[in-house]
Amino acid sequence: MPKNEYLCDCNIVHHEAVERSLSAMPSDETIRNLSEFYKIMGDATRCRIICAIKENEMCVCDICNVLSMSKSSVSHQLSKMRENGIVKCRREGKEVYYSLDDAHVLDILSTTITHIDHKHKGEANEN
Amino acid sequence: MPKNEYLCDCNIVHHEAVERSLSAMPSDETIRNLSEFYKIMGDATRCRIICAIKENEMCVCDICNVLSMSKSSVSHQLSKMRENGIVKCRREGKEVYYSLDDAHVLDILSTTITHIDHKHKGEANEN
DNA sequence: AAAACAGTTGAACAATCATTCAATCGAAAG
DNA sequence: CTTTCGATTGAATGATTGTTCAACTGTTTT
Repeated sequence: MPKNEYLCDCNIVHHEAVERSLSAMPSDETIRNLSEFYKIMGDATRCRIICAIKENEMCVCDICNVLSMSKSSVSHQLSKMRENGIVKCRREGKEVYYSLDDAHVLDILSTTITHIDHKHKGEANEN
Repeated sequence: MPKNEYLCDCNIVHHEAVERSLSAMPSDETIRNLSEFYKIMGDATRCRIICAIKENEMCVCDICNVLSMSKSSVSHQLSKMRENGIVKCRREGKEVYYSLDDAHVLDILSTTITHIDHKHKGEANEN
């Protein structure tokens, strides 16, 4: 009998826990979409862009001035977020206006901010 | 690298929009905590670990077997998540059991999975 | 004591990534 | 048509990061 039926460098300690965890594990596609979404959100510049346009659409130059960053850098990040369905854009003359692609993004953002603030506020009084 | 006093490399197009956006922008600390949280979540291995232990605590060897990964790699990621207050651990004999540090992590995760699934529903094959 | 086991850690390597620079595109104005 | 301005894009670069390897700590067992 092999060390165990899975591929790793150690023995299974609790078979039941492993089986239960495996059967509850989301699909590879869900994990991929999930981590990809968080990865895009996991950058201060992109978070600031999202916060900048979360209420009203903005053109690229205005976003640059809000963040004090170059057009090129902001445009690269906007492009990445657009590819991942986080923002959408609309051209009007020479300007391109960006806004959140989906209300869900703002929903997740707000939820996270609430929890983050709560967590860091509570740290001072715990332990 | 030039440390800048300039705002950005382009003109403000809409002063009103820029001012409104600036006044609604979260603090640097909030942005930092926010992007840091998403950055930690933004990795497939760490998402899988979180999903593995989200219901019940697990020891490192069991997590390795669920993910089919080495102890070293899993331990490195667990360490990083522990530093960022996403998981906590408890030693019992030779084994160390990991679980989510806070219920809010699971809350955000569930919300995001719901939105992700909803967003990707209907998109058949994209490879 | 020594061996065995669960887990951690630091260095090294490859891969990924954000920003800069320069060139380019698209639309409007001269 | 040419210029100007907002915006995009590709290459280059420096920084960050995930995994592997090897050595290590702490605990239990023999």
